[in-house]
Amino acid sequence: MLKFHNSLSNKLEEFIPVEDKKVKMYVCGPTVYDKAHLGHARCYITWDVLYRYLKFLGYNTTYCRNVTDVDDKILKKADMQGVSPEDITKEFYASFENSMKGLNCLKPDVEPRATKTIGEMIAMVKKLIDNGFAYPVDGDVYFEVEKYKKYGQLSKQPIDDLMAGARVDTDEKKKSPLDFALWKKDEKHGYKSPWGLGRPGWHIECSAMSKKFLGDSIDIHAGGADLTFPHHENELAQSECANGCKFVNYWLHNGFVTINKEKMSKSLNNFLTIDDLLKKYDSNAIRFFILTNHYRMPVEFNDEALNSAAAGAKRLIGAACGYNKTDEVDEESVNAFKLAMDDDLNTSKALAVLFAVADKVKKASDEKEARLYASTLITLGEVLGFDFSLAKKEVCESELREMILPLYKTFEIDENICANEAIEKIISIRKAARDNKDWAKSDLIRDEFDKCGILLKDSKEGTTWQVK
RNA sequence: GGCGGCAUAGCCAAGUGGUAAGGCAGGAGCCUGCAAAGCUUUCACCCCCAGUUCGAAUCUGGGUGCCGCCUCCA
Repeated sequence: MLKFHNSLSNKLEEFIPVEDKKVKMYVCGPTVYDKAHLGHARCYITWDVLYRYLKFLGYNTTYCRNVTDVDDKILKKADMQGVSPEDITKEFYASFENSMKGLNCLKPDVEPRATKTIGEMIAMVKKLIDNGFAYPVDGDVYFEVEKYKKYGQLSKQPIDDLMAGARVDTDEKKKSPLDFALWKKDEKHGYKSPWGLGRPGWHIECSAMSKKFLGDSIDIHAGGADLTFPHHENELAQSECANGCKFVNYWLHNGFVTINKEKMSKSLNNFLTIDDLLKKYDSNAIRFFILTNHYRMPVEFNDEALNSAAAGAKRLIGAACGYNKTDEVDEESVNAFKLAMDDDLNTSKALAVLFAVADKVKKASDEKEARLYASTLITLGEVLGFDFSLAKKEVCESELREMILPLYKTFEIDENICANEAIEKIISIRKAARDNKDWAKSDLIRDEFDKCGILLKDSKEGTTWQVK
């Protein structure tokens, strides 16, 4: 039985979708004004795994992840650099997409852009005014928190406490300091609206995009724990007051990545970008690192942890090397995997199941059995988003040739011979040396390969090689 | 101040009442000319104190330490 920890009830709940076998999930996407970092990686890997798992279970899943491309930070950056907001969002959306691809995250079914959903946002704000939950002032429109008695239900913040703790707001236009902007006056970058030129508040963007692409009531709304308040609290208030029905059944929140025990974030300027990490580690290593922890727990980043994850991932993925995915899987392993994942996505336990399967591949009594377990390993590993093609680390001819170019000269190999053959040829030269017990020469050749990024593996059956 | 979370081996981490999954590193061994890779094997009584119980890492109370949210943030 699939269960999730619902932030709304703060309890583990059985997952029952609104429509049988159909799931609508929404994840708060990036504000595209800067490069994505490891914290984002954690969030999007976590929900990518949820998406993959729901599909694996046979749910017809619609995954919607927005792109926030109207925002103060974007405008500020654009103004500072003297370029248009579109220049900024175009650059960083491309960068984000690239990072997601690098992490082997599946593309969501829908990736709406805030700028393309302005009409729906205006309609929603209008509706909130009509329903008596919002009021316009001087080109702005605010949501009146007092009017919605359940406000604070998600973040578990009693309204009175919020009120008491609220900062003294210099904005005299608001009726209460807790009221938040649905629409902000903006004569420079604004859009036409019934209240004059302006732009939407951040919260209404998600409410409107979720409504437009998934409907008034959805199954899952997920995001980083820092979005719980005020973002999700406000979305919840707006959507329920505008639509008059339950907005989200399951609210899921992932924990943070910390570095030196502090939350990794742009404002603390202690972040590592996904791009930079991918230069040093492959996507499997990063995923393994993220997935060894339960998604709601904090993850402390350090190089040792990531190196250890890289070693683990390499061994796990490597166990399926040389095998393919088939339709046949070991049901017992699949059930153990499901048992782990059903329990609020216990990926740590799921990884232990994968290691057990990897072990069975090695200990299989015959080829057929090995194939079955390897196929199981790949099937389940892919549910966690591992990329098994990385096990072989295949490089194309031209790339390989480029790598071993120095060896052609050293060993006087004919330039017309392809890289694979050239390698085999050099290995046979080495074998001859080894047969003659010329260990110095043998070791020299091994070192030459090593310098070119090629690892030689000696065994009883002979010498094989692989790209490091 | 309000709200929420965490504390398990050298490191990462699962486990929420029945005697500690898994990964990394380390040790030992196999293999090897030597290595590397691979394989086999080994490695903890769970922050402290008190309580409940036949039995607690797991429940209750009290400490101590750490983190997050309450402002933009995944």
